[in-house]
Amino acid sequence: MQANSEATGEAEREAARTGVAGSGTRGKGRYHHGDLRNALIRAAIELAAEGGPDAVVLRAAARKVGVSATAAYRHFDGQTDLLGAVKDYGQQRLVASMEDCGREVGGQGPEAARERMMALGRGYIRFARREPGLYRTAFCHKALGSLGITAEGVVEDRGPLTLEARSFEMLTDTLDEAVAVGLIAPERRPGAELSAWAMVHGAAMLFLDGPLGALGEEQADYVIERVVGDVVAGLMSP
Amino acid sequence: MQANSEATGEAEREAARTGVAGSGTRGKGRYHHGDLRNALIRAAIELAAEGGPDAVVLRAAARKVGVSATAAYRHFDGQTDLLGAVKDYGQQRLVASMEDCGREVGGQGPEAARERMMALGRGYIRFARREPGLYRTAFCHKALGSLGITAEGVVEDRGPLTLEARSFEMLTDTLDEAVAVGLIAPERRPGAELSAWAMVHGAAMLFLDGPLGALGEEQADYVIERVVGDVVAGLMSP
DNA sequence: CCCCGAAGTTGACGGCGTCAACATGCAATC
DNA sequence: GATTGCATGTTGACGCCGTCAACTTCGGGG
Repeated sequence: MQANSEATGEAEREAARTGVAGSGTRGKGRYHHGDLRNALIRAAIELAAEGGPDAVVLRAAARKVGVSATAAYRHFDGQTDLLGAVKDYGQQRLVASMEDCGREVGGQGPEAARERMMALGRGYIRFARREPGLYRTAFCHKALGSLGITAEGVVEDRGPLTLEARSFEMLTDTLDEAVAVGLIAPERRPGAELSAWAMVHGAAMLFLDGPLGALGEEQADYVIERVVGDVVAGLMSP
Repeated sequence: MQANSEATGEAEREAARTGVAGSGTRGKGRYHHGDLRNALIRAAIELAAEGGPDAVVLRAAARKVGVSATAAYRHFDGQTDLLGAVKDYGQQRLVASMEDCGREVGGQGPEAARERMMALGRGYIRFARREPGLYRTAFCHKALGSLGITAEGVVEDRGPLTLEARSFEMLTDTLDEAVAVGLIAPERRPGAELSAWAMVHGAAMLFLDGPLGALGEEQADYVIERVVGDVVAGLMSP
């Protein structure tokens, strides 16, 4: 595996040398990589996917790319910053998974709205199950994401919209629709996203760390339906 | 702070020397501590309480106690094992918090059962809010607890009952009561603990890492009532 | 009384994040 | 087209971490 790592590094470096790298600019020389930032992020994503946030080791990522450890400091503030980039990627993938599941259900009316809520939860939990390392990294509390928040105030904002907010927004939109269509009583609307979010996030944790980890795809889907169904039922109740 | 650490270490060691330590045996000599295992656990608990599972650093715990780092290996398999001990402690405290809140509500009948479920959720989330470091450590997925589970089979079982199971048991008991008393329909019972557990765990995470972190005690309590109320409502629905 | 094994120590190794000082080479300037 | 400047990488070092091997100390059972 060490050999494997090194091989990957050499391959990456060779790609840079010959200018074959997908998103490399024109780097044919061997000293300058050409697209080191993205290469490091890709390597870090692999590490995170395999071992979660704790596996995102700066030196390991540099090794994978075939570059010295300190080279990373030209593109990141440090390990935390690199981890933050992976976090952003994970949240992006989570949003994509939710969108994939949400797209499958069309139509309008109460039943469609209910189905859309179920689909969102399904997409969320499925991503957590399929990419546990990335999911954990996406919700790693160290590691500032694109929106860095410290004790007081925003530190930096790299993207047009916080990714964390993006998935949350999908949820609020669907809840709004559920109210508009008469599925959820308006007086039950405020705070509803908290319950829904807590439920899916908690369920995901039960799958990753808790007693649900050993379940197969089929049983897992049943549990997901049950859990998401419960929270929807709770929101619908008088 | 380094000086502080050292001072604490010296104090601890002095206590051992003079035999004043609370649970120390008869260790008046300076070479043998007398109760190092528990002293290390206490130190590690402090670290966890202040900085979460990542702060449980073996060398730091040893330093606090005033002992060489490798001394810990006479009492623990390694850092993971020490972390596991803290994890057990955290789960114990969680159970205590749930019991405290649960004890406050007496009586029988549907309303009492509902109140008891609410109380359990309150105790859970309150503990997470009051002791975020310990809570995170209690649910840290690395760190084998008293019941160590690896790929296949149980590794060791130090306690009479898994602590993780203990808090889970409180929940199932309360749900059983809710069914017996007619609050929850029997056909809705199987799997209900999953929804309840997921909801409180997810809510706790929203408080610790998510957008609910900045809330004051009063607003937090409101959110807790809302969230726990939603899951109970979901379980009660036809 | 002795001595043996449990409990702690020192020293070392490799890996980590990070900093300072140095090397390289692309690109804009004259 | 040669010169030079600055972004980009490299080497070496520091202090921290977890862990192992070998040595030292001590207290209780023959």
